[in-house]
Amino acid sequence: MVLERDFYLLPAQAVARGLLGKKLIRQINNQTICGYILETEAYDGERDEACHARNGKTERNKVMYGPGGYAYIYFTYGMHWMLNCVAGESGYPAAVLIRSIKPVMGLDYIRERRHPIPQEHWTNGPAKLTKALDITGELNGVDLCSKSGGLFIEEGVTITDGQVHTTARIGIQYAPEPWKSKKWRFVTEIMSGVEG
DNA sequence: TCTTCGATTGTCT
DNA sequence: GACAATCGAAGAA
Repeated sequence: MVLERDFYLLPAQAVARGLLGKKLIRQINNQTICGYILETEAYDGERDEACHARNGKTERNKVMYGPGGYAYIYFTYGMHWMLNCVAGESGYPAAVLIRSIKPVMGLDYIRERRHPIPQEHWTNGPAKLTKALDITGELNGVDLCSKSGGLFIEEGVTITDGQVHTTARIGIQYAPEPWKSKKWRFVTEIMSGVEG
């Protein structure tokens, strides 16, 4: 079942927690690639000094200002694409960065794109998973609640609170406190025991 | 195993 | 003109 819009209209932290264990699905060229979401980060509003919306609305971040459930995909470090899903109501800029997934379908497709890198390193980073699933700026703004965009999220496995670990966000050393230390990174350790 | 550092370009000041 | 929500190779230990 594809996750419905309501799921994404909650605050970014709730969406980030809720996405753990859900299935990220990419359909391209009649192939389906999918994996369980293992790691996310919440970016919450213009007041969050680590959020791209901290300086207001721009051409780059405008998708974040729309309603939740759409893909916000941006380019950084001159070579990497990042996948986020927009959270919250329309008008409030918030998003959840997908940092890591466990691939369970379309392994041949990923292997082709990521060789000779070992399997455990295929999708364990935000730029790695976009490369593995062929996610680029062309998908910026697609509706994650619709299968027609080629990128969407479905119900997956249940993750209990005991399986969730929270830490400070990664790669935002430029941000001042308290934002730098907010524990808005959500990680789960279900690498084994999950079958597609 | 750990740390350092180069790659490479869109976006904003 | 500065720098970024990163990766992975190379070198040190």
